[in-house]
Amino acid sequence: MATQRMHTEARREQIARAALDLLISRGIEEFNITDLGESVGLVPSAIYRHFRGKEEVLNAALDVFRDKLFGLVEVARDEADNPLETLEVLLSHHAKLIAKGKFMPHVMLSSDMASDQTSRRAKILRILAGYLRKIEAIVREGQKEGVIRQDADPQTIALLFIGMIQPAALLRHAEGVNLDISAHVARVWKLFNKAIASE
Amino acid sequence: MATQRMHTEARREQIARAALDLLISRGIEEFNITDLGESVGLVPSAIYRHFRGKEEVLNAALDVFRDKLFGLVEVARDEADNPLETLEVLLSHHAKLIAKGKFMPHVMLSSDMASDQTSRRAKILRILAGYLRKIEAIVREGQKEGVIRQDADPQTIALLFIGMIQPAALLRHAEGVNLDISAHVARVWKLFNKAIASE
DNA sequence: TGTACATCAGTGAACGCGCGTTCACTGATGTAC
DNA sequence: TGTACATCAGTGAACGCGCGTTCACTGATGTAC
Repeated sequence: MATQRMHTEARREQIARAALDLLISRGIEEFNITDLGESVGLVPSAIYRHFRGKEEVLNAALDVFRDKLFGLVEVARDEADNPLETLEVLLSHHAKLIAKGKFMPHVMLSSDMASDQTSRRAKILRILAGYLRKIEAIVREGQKEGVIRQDADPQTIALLFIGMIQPAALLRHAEGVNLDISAHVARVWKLFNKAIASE
Repeated sequence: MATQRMHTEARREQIARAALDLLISRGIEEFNITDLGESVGLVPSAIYRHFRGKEEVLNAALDVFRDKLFGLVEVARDEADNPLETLEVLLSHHAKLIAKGKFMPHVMLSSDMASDQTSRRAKILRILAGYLRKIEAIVREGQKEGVIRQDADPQTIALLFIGMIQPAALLRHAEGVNLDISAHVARVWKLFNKAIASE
């Protein structure tokens, strides 16, 4: 018994976080129970003390992902003075996480993560749809307050908001593409702002 | 021998196309040689008459994908009168393919497809980077001709261009999200146009 | 404070399924004469 | 035009590896007295 015992609730959380990290850094194709165990200092079979199976681990990892993602929105709201600024702050928080190599690149971008188990696919889409709705809500507030143009559809704006980061996150490490995420985000925000701000 | 014989070049192409279809409709996690064989009326082992292995099949499928993607750009150039219009046409062609359920949703969005074999990952990124560069070239022409603002970075614009479609393609089938791709594309183009067109 | 027992996290061997791949074969197609 | 032979696409059985999962076990931790 090389490994220190832990209470199952604490271990569950540790495993779920580690699972999310693995998903993010390597993608689901390479995700396996052996490596997951290793990343928390456990033998593969020990995972089954805390989860019924692989699918339940992935489910828990997605919960962690959702909490992080939604938490980001709350932070941005707190830090900004008006809805337009909230979007700007949210964008830069994303940028920071992506630059760190953490977060969405794989999970958020990939619907592949979802392709086999239908319920997993549905869960990812539900999370992303929830995120989209939160952004829409910010947009609506901005329209009410008059800082965002009122002749544009909130959902369209929210989708474009996500589109400011997604392709950059995907392509930042392609050969021949030299991409400093935070610099990109600063530039693209200017364009986005021009598109959606009231005159 | 239930199946009609074909010459290997023709069969290779048929298999590569079928592989791309499977990747698009189900994602790589569910992609397997048995189903691929079935989709072209062959027994699994017959695939090995035409390809050295699974990885080579995926490679060929990516070639098909690249040709389709790059071909789209040529078509758009032919149909449009100026660079700004080229982008608009390109956008709507994408929308049509996505709406049909064909094309990018999985492959283009997912870097997961690439996660295990490093060479595969590199290949996908190379294709997407090539696509990005083609869009950048259109943007530069637009800037030269004066239809696109000259104080914006072509790469940034190109990334945002891709961002008009990617999130929508991903989210169009999430529960609670009602998304008509071609309507979305028409709306988002107006925003994008406002952001990048010269005054 | 110490002892006895129950609980429970962690171990390692073993199992079995899925799936990519191999191989000896069959018989259709193409070619040489 | 027909015959003989070489080529080669397709078959199906079998193999083996990876990996998720099970299970009997161990011994640390917590609790009752």
